[in-house]
Amino acid sequence: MIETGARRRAIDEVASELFHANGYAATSVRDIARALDIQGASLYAHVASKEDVLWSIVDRAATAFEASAERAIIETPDADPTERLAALVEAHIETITANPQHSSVFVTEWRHLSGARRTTIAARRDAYEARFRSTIETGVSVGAFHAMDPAIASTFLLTALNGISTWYRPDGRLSPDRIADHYIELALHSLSEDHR
Amino acid sequence: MIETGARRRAIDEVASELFHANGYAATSVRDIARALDIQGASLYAHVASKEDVLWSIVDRAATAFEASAERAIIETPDADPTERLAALVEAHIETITANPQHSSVFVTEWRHLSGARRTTIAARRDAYEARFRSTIETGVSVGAFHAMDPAIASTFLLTALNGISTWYRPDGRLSPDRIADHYIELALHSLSEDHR
DNA sequence: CCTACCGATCGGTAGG
DNA sequence: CCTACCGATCGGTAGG
Repeated sequence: MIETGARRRAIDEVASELFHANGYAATSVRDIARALDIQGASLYAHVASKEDVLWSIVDRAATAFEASAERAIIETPDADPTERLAALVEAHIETITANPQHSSVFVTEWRHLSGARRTTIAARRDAYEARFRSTIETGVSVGAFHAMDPAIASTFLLTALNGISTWYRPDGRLSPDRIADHYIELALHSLSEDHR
Repeated sequence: MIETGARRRAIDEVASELFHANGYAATSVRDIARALDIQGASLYAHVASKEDVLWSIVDRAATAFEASAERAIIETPDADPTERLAALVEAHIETITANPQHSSVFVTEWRHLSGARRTTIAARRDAYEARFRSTIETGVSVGAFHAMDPAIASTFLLTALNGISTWYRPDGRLSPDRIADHYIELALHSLSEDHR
């Protein structure tokens, strides 16, 4: 049974901020507790372990990425590869900017998970990347994108996109929409056979 | 006085492998010592602190990136923006693949430095990125690259390039040269006004 | 480079 | 959610 009370959610919020700022390993259980104005040991009334906190953040972020990619695909049912890729890039950036802390923890701290959790997340990341890769493959085969290695191209693209979670600030120069505009243009240019 | 003996270099080598694999904060001084078959306390015959080990790795990696970019620029004295950017991308990828452990520690663990060291590295990273950014700016102004935000474009590009340090394996499918070929093509396509 | 040791802090438990 | 506490481990020092 996963606790879902307000306090449990607050733990994820402050923990994701601390993990984002300093990393999972450099954040102690007492750091999290202090941010909530409770004792370190009191945290264990809500969670079974420090790793459980990481897991709930990573699992939730993974679900957010999956759901928004799913939505993007459903909402563009007969899109060509160019439109489909633009929709995936836009969805990815929306997810990141909607919650950069959760996203950056998902992107950079999941390796601190152990055992089955780590394996599961690795598989879900692969499946997520496969959506980008197969869209690129299709685009290459129909001549919308130039000849390239789709695995390399999707890695190139996704690492650039994920980088946003590390530098994005809500009070920064560019709004999420403007960032998405620029990144979609760069992404499509990088792949397209012959633009305009 | 910085010690530069063989043992000191061996410390950096095993430490960069461990920091690369598990992160700085999750690596203990005794982990490093164990990999060298010595006692934890014996490490302090060679280094003054754990952070000094991180610093020497990060400082050396930063110098390697700076030197290879410098070399790329000197070797292409009258390059146009497209050629200059290709040279910078190639140099960056060469530096990463020549030593992915050092590079990934530089890219992902520098935030664990404290005080002046952290400030210095942040400034050196900014100066390094400025080379990419100003090359892009020039390219836009002479019409070689399409209209874009050069700051966003250089961030897009450098995060994609730095990502290589996290996934590259010497025994992987693609050689450093092939990776560089693909990335240069993707990078130039993403920026160019009108290719071929 | 070793043994012996330091105080501080770690994640976590017991019992209320 | 608290107090009190656990063994393990942390980075680091002293003295050889």
